[in-house]
Amino acid sequence: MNNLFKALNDPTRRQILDLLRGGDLNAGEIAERFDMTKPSISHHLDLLRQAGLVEATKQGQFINYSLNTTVLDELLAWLMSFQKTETSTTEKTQQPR
Amino acid sequence: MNNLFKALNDPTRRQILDLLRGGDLNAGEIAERFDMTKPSISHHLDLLRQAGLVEATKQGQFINYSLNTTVLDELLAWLMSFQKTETSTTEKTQQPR
DNA sequence: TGTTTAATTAGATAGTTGTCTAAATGATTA
DNA sequence: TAATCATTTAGACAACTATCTAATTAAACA
Repeated sequence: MNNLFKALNDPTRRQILDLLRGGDLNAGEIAERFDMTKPSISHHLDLLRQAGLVEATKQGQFINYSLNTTVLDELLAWLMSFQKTETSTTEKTQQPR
Repeated sequence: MNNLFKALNDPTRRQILDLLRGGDLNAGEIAERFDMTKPSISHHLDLLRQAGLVEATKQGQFINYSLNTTVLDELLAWLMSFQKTETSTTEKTQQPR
């Protein structure tokens, strides 16, 4: 979970994820969409990969990056658990035992 | 959104959020549940407050902290949008136009 | 009014992060 | 096989973060 939050805590990396929703891209294609050097993008891709958010597959000279959202399920579950258990100040609903 | 991810990118802060699900607590009560000094916890609470995840209300000498999960809705929506739009390598489902 | 209590603010410091340039790796092709 | 191209790795550096101790603020109360 730590790696996941870390990976998501950067606007560039979140943009990369958004970008990959449109389909797989290789490292160069990703890099050219940002005003940043290739090594920097490569670093971001590495962190995304460490978090399991993208998969890198070598295709000849190129490295193809594809989105993997299954990791987000855990986060989604964590978030949704907040929607239920909260005893907020606005609602004051009695929670069943 | 940036502040939100930043706030969530720390295990102590996530623990504080989990803690507050059981009900409101004041700063001291939160601090004594961690192996960390009060100023450090105070700092974490400040970041959570900046992200809108907790609300601080002064009650006499004490400062009460309560969870506010409405901010998580935005994040939840962002995450859920990934569950839909993905054209993954494992599924290869034809996406309708 | 002086002291205690709750909490924050200030300032310091070690560690982490994002970015860059330069160098290295590995595949393609002339 | 030499040159080129795609990408990563290495190393440096400024900015940011988490933590601490010490000092400050503000409320409660004897």
